Amino acid sequence: MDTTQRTDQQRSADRRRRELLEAADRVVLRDGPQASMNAIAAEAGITKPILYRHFGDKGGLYAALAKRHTDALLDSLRAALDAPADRRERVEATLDTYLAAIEARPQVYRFLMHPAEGSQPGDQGFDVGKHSAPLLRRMGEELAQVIEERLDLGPGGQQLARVWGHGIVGMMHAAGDWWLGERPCSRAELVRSLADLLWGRLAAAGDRVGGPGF
Amino acid sequence: MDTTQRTDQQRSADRRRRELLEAADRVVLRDGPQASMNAIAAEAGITKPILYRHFGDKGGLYAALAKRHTDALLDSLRAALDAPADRRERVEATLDTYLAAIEARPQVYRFLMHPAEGSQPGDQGFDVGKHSAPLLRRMGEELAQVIEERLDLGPGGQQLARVWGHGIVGMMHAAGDWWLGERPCSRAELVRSLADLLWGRLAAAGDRVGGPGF
DNA sequence: GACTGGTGTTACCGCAAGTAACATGCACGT
DNA sequence: ACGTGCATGTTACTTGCGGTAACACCAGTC
Repeated sequence: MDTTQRTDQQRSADRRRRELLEAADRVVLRDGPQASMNAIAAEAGITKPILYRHFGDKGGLYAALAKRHTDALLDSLRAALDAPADRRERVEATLDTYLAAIEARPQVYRFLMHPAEGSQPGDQGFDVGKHSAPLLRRMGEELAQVIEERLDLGPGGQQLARVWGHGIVGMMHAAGDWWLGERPCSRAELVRSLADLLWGRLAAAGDRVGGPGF
Repeated sequence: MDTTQRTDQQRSADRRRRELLEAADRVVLRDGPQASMNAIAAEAGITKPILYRHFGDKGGLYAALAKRHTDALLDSLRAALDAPADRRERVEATLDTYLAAIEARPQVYRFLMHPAEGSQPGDQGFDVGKHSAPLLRRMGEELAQVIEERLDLGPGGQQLARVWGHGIVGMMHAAGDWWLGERPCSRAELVRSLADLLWGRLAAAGDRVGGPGF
């Protein structure tokens, strides 16, 4: 009855939506995570209510915007994870891919790492947990899956893989965040140091003379 | 001339300040990180401007409040880190201390993990980097110091220790955050899994049959 | 008794999220 | 041609929060 018509409408709506997202992207890239809805609307050449019609609320826009970048980043990470090389090289390539991404577009990265800060006024029940950005969670889950698929971890391996997935992602994130702020070394050195950590150098290191050891 | 007087005033001011912080603490514990200045003032039985006189702005209150809890947590962590046991046990004790803390008071923990979200209106230059909560940074720095003091890491050891400090803290944080939300296992299991990761089991694990390995 | 300094108040500003109500253009069925 | 839907767009508003100005009270001091 109206399939073609609705398809037309939906297509135009989708196009509009993508345009709005690109405008939002530009603003976020310029203003960081505190980009206001007004600013985004202005950048898109329209006014606020249209944004709200398309995305519901700021969280919706955030989610849509985040999904784009998160998907893109995850694709890059998957590529690094699937490269034909030995395990250590793949780990280093994955770390380097992530760090290169946050280095290239720190504003976007900063935006992604913030959850929906101001919850709704009526939000009485606070969700305990779930403080992390969705990006971190998704990366953790994906990495966990890769680990579990490819490594033989014995009994309880699935759970171990999930812990490791989230743990490694958190390590990568925190180290990258700190590195981005202080730039204490080159990216390659950072990658090497983190891989060394994952490779057990912490456990293998000798005690310092006179000290009790760590 | 006015030393005693000023001391008196300062003492009373400090007492007020502590009372206000305790009130703020209660509100944060109840409402989470989005506790409003109004709510805190109401809980303290006063009105907003007094809070602003004592703490400058919301960031100041946040910082003061965060410092209390951060100091307390860091004390616990130092104690675990200094326990008379071997390295592995100390690492596990430290992880467990942190996880127990966030498990016991998730609201406070959530509050601590959020940086000053809404920057000032006039804040044009966004600080790239420095997205992490001060708590994470401080834990990372302290752990780095402990590692560097106690472990013999050879040349470049100081930098390596800093990377590891922040990396390990990030691992702990992200895994803890995820665990707090999903509760997929007991705290002890989580601690063991993370320690295993740090102990190089990722590098040592065998490839899965038929797979390319990780 | 006037002066000072800290504590407290009410009433306001500015800004951003989110909403209502109204206007406009375009495809349809009759 | 013409009203009917419907998406798109607007202006103008409400609400709530961070932050501030201006005024009131109440010690102790010269």
